[in-house]
Amino acid sequence: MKIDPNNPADLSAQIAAAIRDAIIAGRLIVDERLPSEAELAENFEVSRPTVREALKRLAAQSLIRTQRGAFGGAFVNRLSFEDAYNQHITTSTLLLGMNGVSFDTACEARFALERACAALSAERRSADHLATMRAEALRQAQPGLSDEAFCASDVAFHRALVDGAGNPVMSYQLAGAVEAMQPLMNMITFTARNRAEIVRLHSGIADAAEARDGDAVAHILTELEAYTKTLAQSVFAARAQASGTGSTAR
Amino acid sequence: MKIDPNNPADLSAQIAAAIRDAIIAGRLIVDERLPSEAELAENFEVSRPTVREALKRLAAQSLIRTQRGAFGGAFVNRLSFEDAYNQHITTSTLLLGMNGVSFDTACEARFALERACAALSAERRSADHLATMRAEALRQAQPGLSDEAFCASDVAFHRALVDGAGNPVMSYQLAGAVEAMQPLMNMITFTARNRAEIVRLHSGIADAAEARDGDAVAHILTELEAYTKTLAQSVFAARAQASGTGSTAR
DNA sequence: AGACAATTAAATGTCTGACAAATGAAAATC
DNA sequence: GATTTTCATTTGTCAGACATTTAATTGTCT
Repeated sequence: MKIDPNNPADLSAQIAAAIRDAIIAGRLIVDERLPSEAELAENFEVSRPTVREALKRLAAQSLIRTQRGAFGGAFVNRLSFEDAYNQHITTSTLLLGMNGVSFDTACEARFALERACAALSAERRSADHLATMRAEALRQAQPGLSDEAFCASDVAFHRALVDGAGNPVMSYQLAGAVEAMQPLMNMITFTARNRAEIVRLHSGIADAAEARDGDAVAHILTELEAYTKTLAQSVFAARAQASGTGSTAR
Repeated sequence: MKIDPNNPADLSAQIAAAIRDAIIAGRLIVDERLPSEAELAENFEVSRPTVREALKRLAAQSLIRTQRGAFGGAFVNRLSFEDAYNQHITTSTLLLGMNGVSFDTACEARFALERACAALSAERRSADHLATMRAEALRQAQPGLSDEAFCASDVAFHRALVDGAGNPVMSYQLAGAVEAMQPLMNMITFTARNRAEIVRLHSGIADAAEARDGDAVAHILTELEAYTKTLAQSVFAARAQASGTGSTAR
């Protein structure tokens, strides 16, 4: 494993890339211990701070974990679903927030992907998933709920639906689509009337899931998508009228 | 922006988290320059190497970019779709590779999500997307093609299909599902007979896309999913028989 | 012999100080 | 006015040192 000292890129970036490639290619396996920082420094012919910067880069991607003390060191990390979820959500949220993605585009993607889970979830959902959906729909109907709490409950509801498909890979992929919508959803102020309609649709989804009717779930999701878009449009229109310039939703 | 020196976590991790939160919350906006490393070190009351480790963590997630020289420094990075793609693919690939995800589970998720694009892609695909699909199907029919090249072309075909939906958010989400399958697909040796069937299905998808028939696209994707699973099953069965122990596919 | 406490070696975490290299602005020169 | 030179600023890298953590080892007592 060598690096090119004449490469204009940072040495620490090159070292991180070399180790990352080794992990992806399977040359370094899970829980395997990397050489100590001092040894790595010697092998790559760089100083220890440079090696440390490289290791921190890998740690930021959850590719390695470090342990202090004797027999400690850097170990190849088994990327857990939870770590992957969190990374995916962070990346998705920033991607939507920084690139002027329109509400409609994000919304379309999110519901299209969620409909992909509908049939599987209706077929396989456990009593537990159904109970969670019911509980969240109930919570959403309570009057005192803040907008943030309403949105959080919305996410929990849809997450239960997605998890009902019993496919962790799908849950992982959907996490980014569903959770990254939350900042956009939080921009909407929900009236009691809005909430009632959403709760109605959520209850419909729960009913369909209880009846194991995937088509019905998908159909109501389409309704929910349309309603969400309408809602957002009216909110943004009102906001644009209030302040002549500078709409934040493109 | 403060950190807790008594926290058992690394100082560099805390500093990175503090800056990351500021970016996500919008307190630091795109292209804004962070204070210099020396200033950050003073503000957080740590040494410069510690600050540097924190910045490298953020750079690894493409949250910042650094520039050397006068008026250089660390700048909040606009997370591009391309950067997000690549991160997502890396994470997805490792997640599948390290967690003993079964071929069937990954396959199911991938095709379910891809079917979610079918209707939109059939409706909106440009002539360009269609041409790419045709070209890749044609390439896949050529005899001399290696298994790796065949798989790469397969990815290109499906990518064109997904991109046809004209929703960059969806393309981003699907990138992880489609591309992360490649290492698993590469484990399969494709016979001429296998390839012919896949090319037939791909051509069918292109035909349906040309006719703007989303249902047909979705239907053929389901066929392709079933065929892929059958294929994988027979390959793994043969492998298990060849060597009594240690199947790599769970 | 077994349980508990002290020692110790190995490793990461952090700091200090320094120099190299890049870079754009400002000053000097033509 | 255009070009070159100078220069201050900032990141990239290095060397060496010390602090802290941790688990294996050793020592001690019952």
